[in-house]
Amino acid sequence: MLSRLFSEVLPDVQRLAAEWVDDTESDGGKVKEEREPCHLEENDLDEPREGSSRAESEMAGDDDDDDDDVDEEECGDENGGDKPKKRGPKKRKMTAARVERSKMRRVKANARERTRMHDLNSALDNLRKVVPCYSKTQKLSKIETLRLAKNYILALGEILRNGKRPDVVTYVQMLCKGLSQPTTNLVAGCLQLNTRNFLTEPCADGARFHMPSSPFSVHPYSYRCSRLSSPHYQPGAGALNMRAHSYSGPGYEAVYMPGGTSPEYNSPDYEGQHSPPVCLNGGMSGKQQESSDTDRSFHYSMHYSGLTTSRPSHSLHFGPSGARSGGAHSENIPPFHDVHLHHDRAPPYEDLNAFFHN
DNA sequence: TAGGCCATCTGGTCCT
DNA sequence: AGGACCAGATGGCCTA
Repeated sequence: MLSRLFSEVLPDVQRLAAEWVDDTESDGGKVKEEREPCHLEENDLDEPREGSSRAESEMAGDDDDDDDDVDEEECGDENGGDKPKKRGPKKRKMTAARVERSKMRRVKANARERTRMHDLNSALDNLRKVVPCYSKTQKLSKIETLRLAKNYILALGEILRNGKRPDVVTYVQMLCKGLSQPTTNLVAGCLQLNTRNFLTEPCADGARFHMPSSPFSVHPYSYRCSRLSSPHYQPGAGALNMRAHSYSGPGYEAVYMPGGTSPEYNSPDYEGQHSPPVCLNGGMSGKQQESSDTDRSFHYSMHYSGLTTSRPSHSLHFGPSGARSGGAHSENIPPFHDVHLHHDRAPPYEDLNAFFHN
């Protein structure tokens, strides 16, 4: 089984990784073309900021042409008295021409640095598109993108090693390890939403849900929309807690409580500061709120209806706070219309899935 | 208003 | 020498 796994899946994963690298590289070139040159005029031709004068004086050691000879003579003559001669490169007087050249060098260096950072950001954007949760409007921060990418790679590696599908909870835990609360909310929401799409079509046995485009199995947990008005944070009770406990308005909570048996998920790898908990609909940036109510209603009807099952031992609460047990309140829909798993981009999921469902 | 995130500038260091 | 890379500083924008 494992050999089959590696023979069938690994080439696809490698191919996708190579494609992504190619994308990144080609995009980097494109960015260079598309980059507007306006910054150059705006910034570089401005008066130099603080430090520029220092830069000019320090860079005065640069040599080149015409007026340099005169400057060196001047420096040497200053030591005519009993003062010890200074060693090292002689300080050269800043002539107007030299200042101009120094400025030009700085301008060019600034432009290169901008280009470099734009390329880096472009690569990060490409990375955002291939990690499990991608949103056009709610971009993961740079650091969170890198963390999620790392977790994603580790998770895929784990799947390949084990040769079996993890359950969705394990998968979410792997992905969200070390992520900040808002990102955890977002990723868990994405995954949960994706799960729900397939949960609407129960299997024949009624006990196990299939996820045609996900590499993990789904426990016959209870998936329900419920009003989560009471405090859900239960320290020590064992929870991957994606609750937005500080948010008082209409919002969502994604709370996983795996039977209260596992230790509390506490993001041990998260080195940075923890952002305040954020709800999945209202807590994110205003960009998310660009979505229309129509869109929200549509997605609500697509993803949040008819999802109630009966087993409460493990529950993934991911419902609008205004709806208990699956009640529909379109005003509380998280704007997931632009948040999606990247399955439609033929991610490794697809290939893995082909294996897992064979 | 504080904190997070980001873009940009800048100077230092290393490499080719 | 010039470019790439890096890290610090700074200021703007946004959100809670």
